[in-house]
Amino acid sequence: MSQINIGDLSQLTGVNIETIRYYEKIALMPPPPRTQGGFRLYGESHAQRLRFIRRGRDLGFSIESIRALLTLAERPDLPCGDADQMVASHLDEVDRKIADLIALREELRQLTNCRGQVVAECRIIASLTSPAPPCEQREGT
Amino acid sequence: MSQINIGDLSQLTGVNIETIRYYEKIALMPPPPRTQGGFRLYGESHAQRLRFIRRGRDLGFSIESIRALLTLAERPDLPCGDADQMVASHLDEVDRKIADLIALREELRQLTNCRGQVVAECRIIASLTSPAPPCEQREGT
DNA sequence: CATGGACCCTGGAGTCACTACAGAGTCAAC
DNA sequence: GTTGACTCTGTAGTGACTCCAGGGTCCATG
Repeated sequence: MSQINIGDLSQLTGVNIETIRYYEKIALMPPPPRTQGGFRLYGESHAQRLRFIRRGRDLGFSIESIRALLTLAERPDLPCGDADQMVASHLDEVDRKIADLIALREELRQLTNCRGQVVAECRIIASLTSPAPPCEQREGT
Repeated sequence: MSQINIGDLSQLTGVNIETIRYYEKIALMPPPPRTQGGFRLYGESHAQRLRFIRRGRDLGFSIESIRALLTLAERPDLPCGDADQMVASHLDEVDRKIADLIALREELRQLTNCRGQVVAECRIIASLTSPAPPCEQREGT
């Protein structure tokens, strides 16, 4: 049944060996059978599960979300509203992060091309010292 | 000279008390003088430095970057190319993160409104099981 | 059959930037 | 002097890994 060891599984799935062992430790992956010498032996079902986890992580889901999704995936008879909900709320979070980062980018852009020569007249340092209005006025405190 | 204790400094700067003590532990903030009973006493310079740190963190700089920026800020005679460089490379990083998140958002959007009724026909679960092409074809591996 | 080298094992510590907690002490108002 | 809000130290926990030391296993060669 094409048993492979942890190194091959790592290659196959793109998940670090240490990470695979970590997933086993936190019971996200089931403990596989072992050789007499104690080497882990994985089969196709392990590879599938690990790819599921990997894909979930790539999509930015937390370990606990993935745990929940895995539980769902194992019960094909259940309604999938839960999964839908999780994706929706994760999407909201991603939306928020993007908005935050775009605002941040604007602030950083206004700091680039500091035209001072030395720190004393440096816009960056000044702006860190107090969150100065960059070009147009902002409302005062 | 308006010495304040850690709670007031926290209020003034919006930095958590525990975080202020943490910054002292990692030598990002200097150890302040104390009362006879051992309470920390802060002055205006501490508040300024802490605001600098806070602002840097808000802008997404790492502690170590802030440490470097603080060192720079203390040497007003030095050229500020270093600060410029740090902002530029941080900006690159933020750009990359935004691009990543936008790609992620697209993937998540295609998962929402799963039209299956149960997990067995759920698009979300299917897509986690294999990174299926959503609508148009993708290049195969 | 011995050996060498690639692979694997465990347990623990380190990462980043905090946050939470226990158990004790201090300060200021009443 | 008593109350209660505040502060102190030191330690451990968070998430999701990553790295390491010190040892053991596997198997293709000679």
